[in-house]
Amino acid sequence: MQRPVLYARPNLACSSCNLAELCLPVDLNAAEMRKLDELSHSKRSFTRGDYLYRCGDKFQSLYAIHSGSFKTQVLHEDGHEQVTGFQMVGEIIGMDAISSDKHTCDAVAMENSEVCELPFSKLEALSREIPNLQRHLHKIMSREIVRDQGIMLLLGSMRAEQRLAAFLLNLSQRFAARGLSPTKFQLRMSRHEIGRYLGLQLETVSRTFSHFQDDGLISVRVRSIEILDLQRLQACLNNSRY
Amino acid sequence: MQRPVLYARPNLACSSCNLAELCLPVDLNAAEMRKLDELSHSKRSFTRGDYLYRCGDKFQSLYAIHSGSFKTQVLHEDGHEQVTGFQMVGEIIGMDAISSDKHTCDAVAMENSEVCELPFSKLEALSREIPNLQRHLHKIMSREIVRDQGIMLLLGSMRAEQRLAAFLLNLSQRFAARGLSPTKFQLRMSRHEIGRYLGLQLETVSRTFSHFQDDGLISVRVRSIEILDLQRLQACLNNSRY
DNA sequence: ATATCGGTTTGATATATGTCAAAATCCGTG
DNA sequence: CACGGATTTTGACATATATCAAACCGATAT
Repeated sequence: MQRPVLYARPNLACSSCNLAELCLPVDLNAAEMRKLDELSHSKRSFTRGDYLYRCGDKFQSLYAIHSGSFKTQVLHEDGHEQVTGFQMVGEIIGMDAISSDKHTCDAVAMENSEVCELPFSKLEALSREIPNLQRHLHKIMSREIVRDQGIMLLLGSMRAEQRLAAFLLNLSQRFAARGLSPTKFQLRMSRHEIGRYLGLQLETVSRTFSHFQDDGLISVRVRSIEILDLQRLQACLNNSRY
Repeated sequence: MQRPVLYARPNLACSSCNLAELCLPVDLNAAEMRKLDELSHSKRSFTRGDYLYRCGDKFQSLYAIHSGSFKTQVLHEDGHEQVTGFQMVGEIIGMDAISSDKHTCDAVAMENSEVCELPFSKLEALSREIPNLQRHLHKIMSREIVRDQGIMLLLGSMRAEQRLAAFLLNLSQRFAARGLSPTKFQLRMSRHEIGRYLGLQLETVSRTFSHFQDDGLISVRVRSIEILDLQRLQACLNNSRY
C-alpha cells in the first residue's frame, strides 16, 4: 500500500481510519487527538463511478478521502456539467453543503476509493472545545475558497495551453506533497473530464497534450504523463495572451 | 439613506455600526447580541478605487460591508486580472486570507463605501461560546464556496449571452433581497470590470447588452439597467449551447 | 488471438469571441 | 456651457477553440 510521507498542506486527521499517520495532524495534544479519533466511526468504500453524495442530498458530514480520488461536479439545467475539482488522498470534501444543509454538487469516485465520514455537528462541537481544531477547520474552508479563486482566474483569463499547464503543475505539486513523483504520474481522469474541468472540449485537451509533447515539455501516452521540463511548463503558464 | 428591509441570506450582524438593523441577525439572544456588538469597534470609509486590502496583506479581520460596494480581484503574473466578485451591503469579505494568514486577492471600493472590521480571532473566540454564531460563520464561508462553484460553471461552460444573463439575474436577486427594485438599477461597475468578471472582453459585454436590448429583454443606457422580461432572461440563461 | 467498446488522436471546417480602430457618448471640471 | 478625458458603442477583421467526422488505440471479454 502506498503511504504518503508528508503533506504540504495538512488536512484534518482521521485517526479512526489510521489517517492520523497519513495526514500530518493538526497541532493537538494526546487527549485532543483521542477525541478526534472518536469522531469518525465509519469508513466507506467506492469504485469508479460511485457517488459519495449527490446534489440535493441532505448534509450530514464532511468526508476525508482516505484512499483513491474523487471528482466534484455541478450540473446545469440542460444537463451539461462543470467539474469543479479533482480531490485526492487527505483532502476534505462536502463543505459546499453547510450553507443550505444540502449538497450543491455531486462527488463521484474516479477509482477504487475509501472515505472517512466526519459528522459535521460533532466536528463543530469538538472545534468549540479545541481552538486549534477550530482554526484548522476554518483554514480548510478558506483554502477551498482560495483554490476556487485560482480556477476562476484559469477559466476567466487563460488560454487552453495555460489552462492545461496549470492543471499539470497543480497535479505535480499535489503528488509531490504526498511523497510521489512530481514528474511521472498516471492521470485518473479522462480527456472529457479534464475538459469539463478546464472549460475546454476534449479534443482541445488532447491536441494541447500533443503540442506539449511536440515541444518537449512532456511525454504523454494516453494517461501516463511525464513532465520533462517543469520550468518551461511553468513559463507556459505565465505567458498570457494579453 | 437607503435602508434595506430584509436579506434573503442574512450575514453576520454588525451591531456597533447599527448593521443589526440592516442585516437580519443570526438567531441570538440579547446577551449574545451584546457580545457581538462589542466585537466590531471601527468603521472605515472608502471612495472609488480605494483598497480595503491587497493581495499579500497580513490577515487580521473579516469585513462587513456597511454601505457601498466592492470588487475582489486576483492578479496573474503578467498583470492581467480576474474579478472574482462584486460585493454589496451586508456581505462579508476577507475569508480567502484565513488559510495562509495573508490576503490572496485585492478588495477595491467601487463607490463611496463603509465597512465594519470584524477581528477574526475575536470572532473565533465568540463563536466558540455561541454555537449559533459558529454555525452562521460556517454557513457564510460555505456560501462563498457555493457562489464560486456557480462562477466556475459560468466561466467554464456558458456562452457570452448566458454569462451576462446570469450576471444580471444575480444582481436582480441581490437588489431584491435588499428591498430595492429587482428590475431597475444602476450598475456600479464598468464594462471592463464586468468583462474581467465574466471572462469576456469589454466589447463583447457591450455588444451583448445591445443584443439584449434589441431583443427586448432589457433596456440599457450605459449604466442604467431595466430588465423588461425576467422570464426570457432566465430562459436565455438556461439555454446552453451544448 | 479476435472482436468489441469506450476512449483518444487527428483532420477539416465553422463559429463565437477577441482584437484593432474609430466614432459616439458621458461626466467631471474649468 | 464648453472642453477633454474616460467610457461605451459599433464596425471590420483575425483567431482560438468548438464542432463534426474518421481513424486509431487499448483494455476487456469471447
